[in-house]
Amino acid sequence: MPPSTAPRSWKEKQRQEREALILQTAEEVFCEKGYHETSIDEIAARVGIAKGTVYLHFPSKEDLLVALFRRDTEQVISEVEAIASSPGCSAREKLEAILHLLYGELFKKRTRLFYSIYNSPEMRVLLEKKKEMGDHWGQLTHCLEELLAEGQAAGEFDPELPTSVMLSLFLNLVSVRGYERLVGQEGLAPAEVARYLARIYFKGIAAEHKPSC
Amino acid sequence: MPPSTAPRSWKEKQRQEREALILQTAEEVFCEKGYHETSIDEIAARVGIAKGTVYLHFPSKEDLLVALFRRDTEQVISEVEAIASSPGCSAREKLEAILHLLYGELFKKRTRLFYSIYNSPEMRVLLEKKKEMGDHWGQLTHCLEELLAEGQAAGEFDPELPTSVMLSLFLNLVSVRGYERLVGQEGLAPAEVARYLARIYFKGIAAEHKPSC
Amino acid sequence: MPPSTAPRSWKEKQRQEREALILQTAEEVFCEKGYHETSIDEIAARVGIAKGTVYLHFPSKEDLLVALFRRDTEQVISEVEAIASSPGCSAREKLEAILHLLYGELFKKRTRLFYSIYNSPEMRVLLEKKKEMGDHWGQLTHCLEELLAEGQAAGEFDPELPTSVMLSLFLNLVSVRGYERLVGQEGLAPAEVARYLARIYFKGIAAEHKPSC
Amino acid sequence: MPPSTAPRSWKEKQRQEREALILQTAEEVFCEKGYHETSIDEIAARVGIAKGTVYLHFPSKEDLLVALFRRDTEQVISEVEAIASSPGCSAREKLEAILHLLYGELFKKRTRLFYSIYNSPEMRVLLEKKKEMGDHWGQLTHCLEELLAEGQAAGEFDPELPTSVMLSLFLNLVSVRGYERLVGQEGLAPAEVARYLARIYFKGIAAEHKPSC
DNA sequence: CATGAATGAGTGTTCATTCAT
DNA sequence: TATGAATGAACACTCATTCAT
Repeated sequence: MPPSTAPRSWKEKQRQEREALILQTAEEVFCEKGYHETSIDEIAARVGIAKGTVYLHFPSKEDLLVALFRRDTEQVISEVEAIASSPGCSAREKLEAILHLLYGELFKKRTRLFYSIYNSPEMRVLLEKKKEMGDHWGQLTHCLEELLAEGQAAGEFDPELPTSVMLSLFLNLVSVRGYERLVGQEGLAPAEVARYLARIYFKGIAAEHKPSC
Repeated sequence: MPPSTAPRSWKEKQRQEREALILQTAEEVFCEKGYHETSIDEIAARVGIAKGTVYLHFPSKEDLLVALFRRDTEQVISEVEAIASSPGCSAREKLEAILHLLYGELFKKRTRLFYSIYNSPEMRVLLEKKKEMGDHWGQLTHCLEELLAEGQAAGEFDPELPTSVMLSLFLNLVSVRGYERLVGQEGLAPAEVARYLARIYFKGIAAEHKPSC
Repeated sequence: MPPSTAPRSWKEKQRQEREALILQTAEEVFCEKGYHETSIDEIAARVGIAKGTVYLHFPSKEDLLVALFRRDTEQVISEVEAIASSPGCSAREKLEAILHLLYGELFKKRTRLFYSIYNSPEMRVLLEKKKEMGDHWGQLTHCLEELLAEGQAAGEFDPELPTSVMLSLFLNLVSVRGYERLVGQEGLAPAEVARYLARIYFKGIAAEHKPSC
Repeated sequence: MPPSTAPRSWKEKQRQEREALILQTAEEVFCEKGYHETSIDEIAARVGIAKGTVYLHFPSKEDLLVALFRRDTEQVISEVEAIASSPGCSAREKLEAILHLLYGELFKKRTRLFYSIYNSPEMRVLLEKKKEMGDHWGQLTHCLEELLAEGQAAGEFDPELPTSVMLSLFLNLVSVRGYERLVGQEGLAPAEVARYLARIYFKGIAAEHKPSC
């Protein structure tokens, strides 16, 4: 019975749970209404806490967004890197797995805001202040770029295509708009959509004359 | 000599020119700073008119955005429809022309905000209030969808791919993020990027054994 | 009938009157409640305008205080310098006139806040941000110091006393606390108090054995 | 061996020491930053206790200030009264001793805030709520006033001067502003300044033709 | 008793919108 | 019609105070 660690860890646990709850709620409201249309008051109200409590966890609304971005990016990056470093798979297989990851269950939950951020000039302004966010994102794109280059080197992908173009298009395979249209309105399954997109994309970037033949 | 129409039409012309100028300026500022970070004051100042004058043309900031959206959509739609109805071209050729249109010069000027709008939850909220905007956009997508279906029917495109998926990806070929990265940072020419994207896309959606062999 | 200058000057006049009114009111409330206990809301309410209107004239609460300080300091300085440069008077006569000025009618109106500012650590913090304010004050003290030195040189004042000590005490002859006690509570006339203070002060700093005798 | 009083008195001692420490610290911070710019958090942090603990000793921030005021006033009053009742000294000698007391070491530590309080409207508002404080101060001024009257009666001081004016000026000999300027910036020794001030003051209020004549 | 997380009223500031001139 | 001063609702953020642990 450690009298000092137990309470501390309990308090700490409480604290972290609350922080996660704030983040989760903030993400929901940000996604629903957008960053500027969301007030700290509303986030607090939805969590069921007082406004001031939010500020015990995040020093400003902006930092709340940054924390959210970090949480999601780290989550995604670690999963993506796990896939990227899995042995015995071709670059294409890895990228396809990543696409499914991004488009699949995860998407619904964590990447909506995340994608919106980079597409919106609203956010660019904010992001320029917080260099770290750009760095995180850079980590992800760097990882993808290497896979693409690897695939080109291995003769899987068309070597004439600039890697940056392939990367850009790969990132655009996933989009909030597309998701909502295809999954939300048309009723397609995320995995199905991902499969189609992969099919088009990888066929599109495939090397001209596959090895033999 | 209609003493009332002549001056009225001159006044009217002045009025329309001013309105166009406001729209143009608003678009620039919105693109630079985002909708919420832009104040009516700044738009008016850049145009060189008083804040109140903006309200003589647009009843609210929101309506200014809607008008902007309409202007751009109509512009794009008319150009796209012109291409779509040009005779003697295959669906692929038409779509490729449209892609170049979207990615080319036009993009820099008119479609930045426009694309951001649909990717950002910030804007979705605003736009849901104005049903008409969805209609405009629907007109465009419908037009593209028909071209894609036409291509499938003609055996140009893989008939197994859902048209909606092809459409979604086609729309995603163009993105602000991608444009900035490839054209702005990497220094590629817009037309070059568009060519690469078209190459990947159309190869990706091509029918399996085209000619018959 | 100048159609362009008249309206401008009228507007401008309105504006300046309003600004003066805000300053006046702010001074009253600051004096009554102190800087921190005063809200912009209250100032606006007392003036009878909306809160936002205050911000059309002063960019922040702090700047409102600075403007107030400037207004009063400039007023005082110009009057003090007028006295200091009046010909044919001894240093003592000039300083005595200044003392009467500070203690007299002016005091009631303009210098209350002003004196409080320098005595309060609350304000020191603010003042450090706005160097200009210190400069203004320095102008005043410099002027007084010269008069004191002049008096010493002329054999009017005890040359053994450090000028800085004489200056410091001269400034302390006037005090909010003293004013309130003597004039407010005891019912003495300001001019009478000033006369007594001058009598004590100038006798206290007088040169030991005046010339002859 | 009273098992309840002994630990209680020990606890009580602890408690009082802590209370004194809080007061001391509060005074320092109040002097540095001013009352409003100081947060309970900072005081607690400097003492090394939790914020809530401060509230076990003082029911509010305001009461903390009042307690501080009381502590300092009582301290000063007791010392001043000790001087005032010391036998065999003239009124002037006593007042001179008091002046040195106020200006000397003590000043640096205990009277800064104390003087600011009466000069600042910020504080007047607060202190008017606590009548007792005025009483304390009244005790001190009463004591000084008696010494001045005593000196007048003894023929030391000019009998034509209103005692209240002499009192007011005596209180103003000491000032935060003056102290900082003369001791802090000019580098004069506090005792030296006090000597100069005494010299001026007592010469200024001296009876016309003292001993002989 | 001591703690410090939680509270929520209060405040400075912004800015879309209105309207008298 | 064009103006821009005036408005006031909205919001981020602070901090004295409370209270469950």
